[in-house]
Amino acid sequence: MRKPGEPSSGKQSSNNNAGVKLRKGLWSPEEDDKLMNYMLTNGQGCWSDVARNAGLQRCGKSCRLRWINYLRPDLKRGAFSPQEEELIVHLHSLLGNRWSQIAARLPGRTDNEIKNFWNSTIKKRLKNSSTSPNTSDSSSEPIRDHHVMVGSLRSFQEQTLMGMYIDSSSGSGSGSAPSSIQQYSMQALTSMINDPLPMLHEQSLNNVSSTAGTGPAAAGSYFNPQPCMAQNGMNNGNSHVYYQENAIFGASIEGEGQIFVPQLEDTSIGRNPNINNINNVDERNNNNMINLGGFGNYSNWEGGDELIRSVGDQWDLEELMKDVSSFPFPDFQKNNW
DNA sequence: AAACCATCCAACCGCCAGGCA
DNA sequence: TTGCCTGGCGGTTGGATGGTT
Repeated sequence: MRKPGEPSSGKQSSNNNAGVKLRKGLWSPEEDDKLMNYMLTNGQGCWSDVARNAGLQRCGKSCRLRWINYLRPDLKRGAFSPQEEELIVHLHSLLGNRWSQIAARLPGRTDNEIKNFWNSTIKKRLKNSSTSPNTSDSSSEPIRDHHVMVGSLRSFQEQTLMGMYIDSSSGSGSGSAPSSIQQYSMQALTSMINDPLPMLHEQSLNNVSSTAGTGPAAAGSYFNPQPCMAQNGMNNGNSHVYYQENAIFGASIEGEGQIFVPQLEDTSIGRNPNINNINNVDERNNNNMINLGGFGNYSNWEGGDELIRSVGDQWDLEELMKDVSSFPFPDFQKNNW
């Protein structure tokens, strides 16, 4: 571990405007106290000002990082719970290495923490499992370790767009996959893109191991078959996606479910910690309820590639995914993980 | 007890985007 | 329009720590 005040490399940065040598390396308790006291008293301003006014010989960037990753009062300490772990795996399967987006949905956790956790624990697990026999072809073998399975799922575009089909006309679940992009309405796809994160519902979190059926217990934690949108969801009647859980989790459960999309934690830092404005809900996204289903065996669905190409031609999915930060995240803080 | 090894995780680095003059 | 500054993000580093030999 780096020693307090020592540079991590040969380079020693200097203050850009005062000519004062800036400290690097681990933070001392005294520095922590200064920063903590300043932030609690004044809240966040310009981080450069924070560093200066708090009497810290640190760059603003360093102060920001220290506050976010260590000093912030609402940080949760300790090991990740199995539920959190599942959530991370699931979100990573959707978002990739967008750690800040993932962290925004894990109250009290930082992107750095999640990133470290992923790189140490989960990645290792995935690696170990990928080298074992019978797991090389995820599309042909039932996957027993849902962590491995979810983590090895394809990108958001593939797993979400390829795996979904949308009945945009009736709002009821027909069962056949579309043959072309024409069967996807713009509205439905937009809803899906605006709201691509099926999330753990509190109830399903508490029932991870009690999922009825023959599939892995984790199946129920991601796709709770019970309606769970009542508290915040409104079916707009236009966007319905149906899922077949066995395609995702190796379970035999099949049905129509509703996806719960938690509200994002407001990760804006530096505001006065006494001010709680965490529950910023984007009303627009609350109006998008997607029934997930018919993920089906998308590896055999020839329309999938066409869909991806078509969507890619029309919309910049990466651009749209930037809006992930506005996803709703209701009652998430109530979960006492 | 000592050496070695693997893992963890705090912190840094570089890049990028947005705001502003 | 351009350049600078700042905040934010993801990738990476390397010292500390704990386990094993």
